[in-house]
Amino acid sequence: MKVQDHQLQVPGLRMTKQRKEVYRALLENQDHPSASELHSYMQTTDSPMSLATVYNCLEAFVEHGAVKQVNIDREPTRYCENSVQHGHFHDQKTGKIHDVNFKNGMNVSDLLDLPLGTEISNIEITLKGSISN
Amino acid sequence: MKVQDHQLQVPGLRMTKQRKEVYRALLENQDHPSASELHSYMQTTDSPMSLATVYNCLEAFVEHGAVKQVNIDREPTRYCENSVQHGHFHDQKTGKIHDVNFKNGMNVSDLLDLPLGTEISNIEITLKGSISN
DNA sequence: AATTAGTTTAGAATTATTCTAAAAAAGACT
DNA sequence: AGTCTTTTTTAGAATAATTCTAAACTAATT
Repeated sequence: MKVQDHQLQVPGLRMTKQRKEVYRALLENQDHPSASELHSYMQTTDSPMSLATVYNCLEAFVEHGAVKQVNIDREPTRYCENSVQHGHFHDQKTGKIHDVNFKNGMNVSDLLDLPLGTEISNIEITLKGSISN
Repeated sequence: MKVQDHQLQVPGLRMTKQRKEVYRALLENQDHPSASELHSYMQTTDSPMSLATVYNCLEAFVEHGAVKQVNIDREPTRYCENSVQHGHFHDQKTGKIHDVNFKNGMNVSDLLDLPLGTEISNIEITLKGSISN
């Protein structure tokens, strides 16, 4: 999947060459990469960059809400593009991570007994298991 | 809260002195401690033990389903007793972690569009935010 | 062009966790 | 109790993801 240059925008964030290319990599290969996987990948493009920069870019994206971190146990943090609210399913057989969307109109507060006055700024839902068939 | 010795059991797991005391610490101080917090605490009891042992005990409990890990970003993993299915709310003002129970009769599959045939073995729900009032 | 502020970089530092191999404890069996 | 076997505990070393540092670079601004 190709992403046009003008789509590589994160509101409120100056898009440097490196940020653009990291963001492109995330949009084009929707694969929940870790920082170091992303770094290896960047080395194969014509924007090789340091690992620290990959971390810097990702941090900036996360701060601006454009990217979401996926933490599974103590494994390296994985990153994914975050336009739609979603959770993750970690298939233990294949190791693959699948996005799982919220059911239409559903909300965490429908599932959980939240204390009164709770204001949620971030939701992380990670399921582990397998797909039988 | 005091826990009787005979309650310090995890089905299928040999309860050594150290495992008993770590388990007791988790039951008596329901505080989502990290391994090293737990270790510091153990040093104040009459069962001081090594950090490696704390990790070993916790790993055994998690494997046997008696204890749940709570991962918040890249912070040290926290541990909590796991008799009832629940999620966690991380109050960003106070840094405290609160348990949040599932609403009666509700289930993750009510919230999320899971692929057909999905078998869930572990659910981790972590919310971040604040409580306004 | 000079100045300023923000970004990238290589490499060092940090730190939670895991590993290692030896000592200790627990359990089983006479 | 004494021996054998298996499991657990331990201190310390090793690992690895991430963050930090300070210098070099880039971009925006006067």
